[in-house]
Amino acid sequence: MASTYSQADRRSARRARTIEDALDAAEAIMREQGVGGLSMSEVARRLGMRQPSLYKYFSSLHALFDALFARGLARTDAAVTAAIRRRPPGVPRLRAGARALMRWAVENPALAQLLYWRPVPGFEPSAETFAASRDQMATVRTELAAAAGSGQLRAAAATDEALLLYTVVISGVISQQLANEPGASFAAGRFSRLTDEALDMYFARYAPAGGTDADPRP
Amino acid sequence: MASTYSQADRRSARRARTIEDALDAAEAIMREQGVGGLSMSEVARRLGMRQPSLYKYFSSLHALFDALFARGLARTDAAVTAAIRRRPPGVPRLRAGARALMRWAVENPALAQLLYWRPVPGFEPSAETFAASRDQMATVRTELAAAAGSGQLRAAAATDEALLLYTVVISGVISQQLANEPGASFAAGRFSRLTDEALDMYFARYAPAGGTDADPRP
DNA sequence: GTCTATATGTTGATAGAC
DNA sequence: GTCTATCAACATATAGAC
Repeated sequence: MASTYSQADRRSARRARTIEDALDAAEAIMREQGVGGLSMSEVARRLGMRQPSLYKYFSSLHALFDALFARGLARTDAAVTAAIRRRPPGVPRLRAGARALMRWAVENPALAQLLYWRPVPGFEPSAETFAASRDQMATVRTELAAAAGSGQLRAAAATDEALLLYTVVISGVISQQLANEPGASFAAGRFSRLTDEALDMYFARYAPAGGTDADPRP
Repeated sequence: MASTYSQADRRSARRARTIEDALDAAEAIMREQGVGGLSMSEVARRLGMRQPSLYKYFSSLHALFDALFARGLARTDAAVTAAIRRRPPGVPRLRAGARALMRWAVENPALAQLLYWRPVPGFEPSAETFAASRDQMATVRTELAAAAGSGQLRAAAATDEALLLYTVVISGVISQQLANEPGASFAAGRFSRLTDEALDMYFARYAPAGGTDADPRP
């Protein structure tokens, strides 16, 4: 039975790889032609496959978008997680996470638009995909609470207002950069270069009265 | 000759009205189906007109988008101008203008997406339309300089950084509100309700050291 | 899981009669 | 300026042979 098992294994591995290839192609298409330019036909074309065959992997165009949304979430999660690893809780993690997120968005504009704007009429991420999105928000909330609890920030940082303003600042930088200078790198972009200053502005609002050195910039 | 003149007058007035009707219809379509859902066919359909006839008014789909972009600029300009009228220069105008802009964006999501995001692949506003956009930025720059010159804000407010951060904050609120709660009113939206707090955050960054009462909230 | 064939729909844009 | 007619693409999705 060993050979049967390994054959099935190879089969599913091959299938998984085809799916990844399809998502790669889809990302490229969105990068080149905008999110609205994505189509099953074009993805199939780039895979050297007939369009109906692609339906064996994605049951509809919406399903393809959902897979891309999920991929975007996983990628941002990985980028943020890697960036905050071994950093102390609170402000340092919030700062590093925000920077990582902005860099990722500038370098992956296609997926970023899918995550941060609403470019596809009628498309909403599925329930489970959306749940993952909520988890990310919960992480931010936790770090804000840690910052408030440890005195790095005022108690007001552990509120909904602070959480929402955090997302406002991040999405503001990302939106302006992607809309006005789509091609620029994170280092060169007129808006993405202001990432640290934007975060300074945000954290200053919740800085403790005393003015400690709780928020050292790297 | 009087009757000829007035006939031509009526003709051009009628033409202008048809164009306005077409733009109204286009706005409605974008509101209902997203910016990408706009098509010449659907606009013509709603006007009770055959699709080829619409080409007498707009030479292409891109031309229609450009007219919509220009309309959006004119509308925001009118909203902002009305809001800052009779307000003293500097911070009061910056605050009132930003509020008016955010309110307008929430109430006109279709045009706002066209102005603040980049939802149409391959579409860029024409040179003259884009020039109007630059004019609006120049106005903000002027008010920031006025605020810095009169001591309402620190000298740092008269820099590119301050100008860009101003747009970051505004577009951040707008983007988050439109992407996450598309239907909500300005008063009810979780993000648009934070407009004043977001502006507080911004102006605090450029507040003079002394801490004057130069930034009274309405 | 791949293919061919096909149904069915949409679009942008042009030609030319009236 | 309006219409009919039409072209040429393009799309999503399904049926069914192999």
